[in-house]
Amino acid sequence: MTGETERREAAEHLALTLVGAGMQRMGARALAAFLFAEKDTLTAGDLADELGVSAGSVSGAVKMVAQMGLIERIHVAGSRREHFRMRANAWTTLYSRQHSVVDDVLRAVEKGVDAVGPGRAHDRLEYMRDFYTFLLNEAPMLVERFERQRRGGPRS
Amino acid sequence: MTGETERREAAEHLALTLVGAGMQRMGARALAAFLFAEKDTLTAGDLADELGVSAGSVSGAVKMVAQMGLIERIHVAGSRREHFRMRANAWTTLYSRQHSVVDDVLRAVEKGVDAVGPGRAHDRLEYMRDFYTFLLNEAPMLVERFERQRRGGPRS
DNA sequence: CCCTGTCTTCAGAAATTTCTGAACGTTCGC
DNA sequence: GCGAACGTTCAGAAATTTCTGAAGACAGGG
Repeated sequence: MTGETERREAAEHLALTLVGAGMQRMGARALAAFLFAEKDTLTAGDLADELGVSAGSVSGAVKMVAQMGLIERIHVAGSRREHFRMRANAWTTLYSRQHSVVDDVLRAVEKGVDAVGPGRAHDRLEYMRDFYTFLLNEAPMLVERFERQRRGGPRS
Repeated sequence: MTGETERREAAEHLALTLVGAGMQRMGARALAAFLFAEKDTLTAGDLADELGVSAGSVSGAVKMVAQMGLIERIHVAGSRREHFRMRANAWTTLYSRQHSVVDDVLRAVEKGVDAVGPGRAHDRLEYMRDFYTFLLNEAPMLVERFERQRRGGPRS
């Protein structure tokens, strides 16, 4: 149940799904490559081989994914190659990141609340503001709860 | 503090932010138009005027936003025009919808867990699966909590 | 029934995003 | 230092998304 082909298909499928969730295509493919790799670290060359793309594309993808905090650069002394490793907290980071987008929306909404006088629009905007404020408060607690729960009782 | 220009600017800015959050441009602009409108319902013509775009664009945008469950069609008897109204629970709906994307990701991950044998990749995939499973379970509770809290004590 | 106003669809234009390949830097081994 | 291996950047090509305008469908009034 571990044909190389099947593994790659699963990786590509996950990458495509992440694209559907809003990630850039190449970044998603790179991330999936890390996720599905048996090795702990990959070089840019490994990625180019695995994904079948140019060095330039790999460079761009890695830059983005690293900037998102999902992978980290590992400088190996005495090697010209630069290694990358997926960070342990990549998924919670990704989730938090989505909530920085929520924060942007919230700011825009607050601007809207200030811009309109009393009326229906004002009420709608306040409701939206309250919901997004709520989300923004709760999200970190969610993540924390997951981590505690996982440490505490990783049964099943 | 309610110049018409200022109102439109705020609406456009919010629309742009929603685009940054992954929404289609025209859909976001339409949604913002509803949010900022003083009227309770808008017709396609109203939207075309407000946004300065063609009827075709409005049709496409409205179709998408309606399909997302954010607005609803109101058929007015004895009128050729079709009215639309923003649904009260639009924001919680939008949030839940984002979590259907999470569900897609989860499925893809599970496929991955099945596709790889024991090893690092398998461990990583399991971790990811657990986190997304957790999120998917918690999200509905979050929304429910917000709604209860708002009903219960809408102070401040 | 036809006419008119309204909405939808769709082919193609325009804009935007994404990828590549080649030129340029950088760093290590010698 | 020099040469070779890697990595990065960037202009342009390719692919994708988005918008428009025109043609057609549909409903109601006359």
